[in-house]
Amino acid sequence: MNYWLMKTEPGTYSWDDLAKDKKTIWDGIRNFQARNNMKAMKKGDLAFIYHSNEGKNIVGVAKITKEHFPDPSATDWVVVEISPLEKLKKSITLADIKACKKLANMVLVKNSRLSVQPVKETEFDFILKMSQEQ
DNA sequence: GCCAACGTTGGC
DNA sequence: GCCAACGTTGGC
Repeated sequence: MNYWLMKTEPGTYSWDDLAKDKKTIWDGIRNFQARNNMKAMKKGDLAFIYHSNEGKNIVGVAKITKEHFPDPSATDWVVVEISPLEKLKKSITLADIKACKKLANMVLVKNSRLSVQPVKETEFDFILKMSQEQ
């Protein structure tokens, strides 16, 4: 099982939109590294949903429900299908992550522009734990 | 709104 | 194949 983080601008498509839709096609990715990461996703993998620009926080966990297939509106690019799994009790902000030494090596910190990125299991678990604290 | 960091494009 | 110029992302 692998873990991921996918960014979205809440003004365009937010966690709430995903929760309402029940499932969605993650399209519009036009970056080779991000595309490669989507191609590496397996059904059942989990992904944090991160709000960029507004919020700058991880708000929920989604599940990969369909592995990559060609983007119907763009040849050479791919999409995956995801469904919302759970909303974090407490969202974890970028500042929270930067303030935590254990998370200092996250791609989110090191390569802030990558829109689909891998997350280590230890990082994933740690963030989940943080989100359950009050 | 600014700008640093990064990716892509295209001239040579 | 290098690198300057340009466009985009996203934190601040």
